[in-house]
Amino acid sequence: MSDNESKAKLIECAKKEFLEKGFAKASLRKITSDAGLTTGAVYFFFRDKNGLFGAVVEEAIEGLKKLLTEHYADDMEEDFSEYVHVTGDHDELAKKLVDLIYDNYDVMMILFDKAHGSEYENVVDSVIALLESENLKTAEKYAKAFPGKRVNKYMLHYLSHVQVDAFEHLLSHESNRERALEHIKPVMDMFITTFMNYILEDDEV
Amino acid sequence: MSDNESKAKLIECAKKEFLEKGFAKASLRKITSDAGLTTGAVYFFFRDKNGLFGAVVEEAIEGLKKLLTEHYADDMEEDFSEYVHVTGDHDELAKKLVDLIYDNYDVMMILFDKAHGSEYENVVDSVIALLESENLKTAEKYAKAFPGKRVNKYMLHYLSHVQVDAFEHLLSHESNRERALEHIKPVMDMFITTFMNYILEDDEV
Amino acid sequence: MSDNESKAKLIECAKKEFLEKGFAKASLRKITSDAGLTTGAVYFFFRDKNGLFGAVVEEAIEGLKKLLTEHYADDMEEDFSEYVHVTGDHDELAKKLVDLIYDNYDVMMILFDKAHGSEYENVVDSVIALLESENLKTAEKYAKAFPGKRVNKYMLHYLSHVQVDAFEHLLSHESNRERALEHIKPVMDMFITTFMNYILEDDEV
Amino acid sequence: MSDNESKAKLIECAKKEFLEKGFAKASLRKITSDAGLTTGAVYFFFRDKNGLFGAVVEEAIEGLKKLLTEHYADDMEEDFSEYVHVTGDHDELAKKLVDLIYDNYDVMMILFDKAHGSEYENVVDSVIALLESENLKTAEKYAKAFPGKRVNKYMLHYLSHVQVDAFEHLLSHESNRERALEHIKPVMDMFITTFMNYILEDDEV
DNA sequence: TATGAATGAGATTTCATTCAT
DNA sequence: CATGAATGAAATCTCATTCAT
Repeated sequence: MSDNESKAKLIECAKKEFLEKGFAKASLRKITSDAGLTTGAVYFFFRDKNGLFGAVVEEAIEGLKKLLTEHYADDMEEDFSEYVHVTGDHDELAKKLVDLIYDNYDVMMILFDKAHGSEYENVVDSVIALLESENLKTAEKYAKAFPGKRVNKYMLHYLSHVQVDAFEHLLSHESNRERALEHIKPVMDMFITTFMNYILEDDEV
Repeated sequence: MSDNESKAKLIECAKKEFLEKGFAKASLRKITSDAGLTTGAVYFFFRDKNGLFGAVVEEAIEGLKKLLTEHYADDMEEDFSEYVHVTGDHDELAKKLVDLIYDNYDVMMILFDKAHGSEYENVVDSVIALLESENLKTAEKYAKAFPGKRVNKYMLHYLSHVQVDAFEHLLSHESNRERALEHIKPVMDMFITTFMNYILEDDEV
Repeated sequence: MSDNESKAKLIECAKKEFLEKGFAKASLRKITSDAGLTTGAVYFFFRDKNGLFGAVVEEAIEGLKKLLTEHYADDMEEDFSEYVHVTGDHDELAKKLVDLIYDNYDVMMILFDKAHGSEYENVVDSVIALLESENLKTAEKYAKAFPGKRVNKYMLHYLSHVQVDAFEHLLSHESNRERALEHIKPVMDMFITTFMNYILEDDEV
Repeated sequence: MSDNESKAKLIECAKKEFLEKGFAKASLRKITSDAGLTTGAVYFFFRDKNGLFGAVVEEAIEGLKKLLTEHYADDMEEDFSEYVHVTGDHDELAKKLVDLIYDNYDVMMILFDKAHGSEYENVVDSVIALLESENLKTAEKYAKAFPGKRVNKYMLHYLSHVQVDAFEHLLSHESNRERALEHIKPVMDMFITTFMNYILEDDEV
């Protein structure tokens, strides 16, 4: 069997098993025997169970991080004074994210809910953190227009969390990409409206 | 050692272990030896590992379900025509829920995040389902006032989910009950506003 | 099977296997199946492979350390000015040691040569160190009688090493306890003579 | 890469690994990857793991055996009647041995302590045996001068053992060749004296 | 002159569970 | 009321070795 064939088959079978059982409960025996190989093969092609998980998951993570960092890098050069603009931005991001996520449907499902015990169990948290830091920038610019108000840090974190949850929820409840896009638009809209209305609190002790 | 003493100690130590490791990774050996007993004791007092988990968790679940069903039973007798009333209702429910949840802090943490692999891994989903069915009733009453509109089922499910997530997030980010109550109020407010604004969609194909 | 029976059989079979293969290469599978049990039994009765090794070995180590510390504690109260006395002392110690060692023949063989990889791999070194520190005391008293001389530290360590090697050699070349005692006496005598003649060096830089 | 280059690198990396982990625990993967090759290469250049070990070790063994056999061959033609001569002889041998051993420091360390499990695990024993047979010749000549005395075979073996141990001890406790030579001289002197004093026993049953 | 793929047998360890007492 | 002994199945991982290319 050629290099790519076995390795690819291993990754494919691993994806299936991780999706079904989660990282911790996934069985290397099952994965390798499904692939027509023996457990040792995993240790030839990958470092170990975590290495295999990485092979399943890494490309999609890179894609996601690249999309987000590039998006927010562009943002920095834009003008945030207009509400409408921000909305458009989010719509565009939403589409890109839905595309990315549905292009990597299984992997994203795994990352959202099946990575417990692996070296990647905090990926979702790190995405939330990334979003939170970007949302903080926006919120602080926004706060300048409202003297006597300041950013509500709990709400900031919660809303960033909700933003990510929205995609997790989308993924696990709507397998169709087109319908997903229809669903996510009002949710993003809702998020922005809510952000505007609730991100600031009175500036008191 | 009397019946109750050993049983109670077992439940107490199990709670600690489940919270730390989650159901699947929790070790009965650890639990029983922490309790000054041996593994066999679990099988005397309970059915098996799942039975022990149930003993840790069941009372709080009952409390939660009772609170919710009673709350919604009361609701049914009330008049939903006024927005303000609904808001007050939710504030009251929020307080009751925060109290219940923080009275059972550890167990709720376990149910939210550590039940994977147990027979109770879908408890949170069933709570969401309960909420969703109640929210549907409200939404349908609300829809009657807007001809040409119908309930957006995806949004209904999503918002019910968010409602539950809000408490999960609260629990894992705010250990202080008073601050928790302060945090949850704007969130509930936000939920209702969002519900009003986004739960209906145009009645077309 | 009663407690002691299985545990004792496990220890007995482990002793045989460790003696044959050494700690690292010894197979728990072999040990347990020889004992008519399964590998899990080791983990019930002992902590792990090292724990099993400890159970095989610990008693003899304690005996050895006790013998040595008690012997040297007695020494401290005695008068070291006479050569002959010291010799007698060593003869007596030699006999006690031979007895102890031949009472625990297999275990001592294991400790001397088969403990590599275990938590006890340095036991022999620690015995040498104990001896060295006692020999140093003797050597320094001895040095006082020879102005311009000092203790040769390399020789001190080497001779302490040789002292222990003597017993290791004895054990692996003479299985008969009586003949062993006959062999060890001239060796001990030789050790003392050599000690007297070579432990001091000229006190120069 | 040319034949010799790869082969030499393999031997070099193997030396390092054997020294660190010992034969049994040494990993061919580690060795070959350190050498920039793959495991298969070992089986191309050498028979197997033991063959590789041999390549690391054989030259030094040959050197040692050659040195010893040549030394003792010369001896045979000399006159042993004078004590002083013998001493000088040993001093000269000591220097040659120290040179040889420190020229092959790593390999000798491996042979002394890391060959367990390999086909060469008895090399040290065979050196001892060689020495013992030579010492026996000397001892028997010596015995002729003392009617009623005979060679103490146990002592003969033990002293031959000690002779080799001396070099092992030297190697592992003194990395500096010059200091090593200083240390070994009194030890060799001690050995000869001891030999003279203890190699004979009374000729009775 | 090597590589790269893969095996297969082994290792230790963990664990829920059972059951006679 | 609970123990203590033991199982059996599974887990991950390591490794020397083979062999077609």
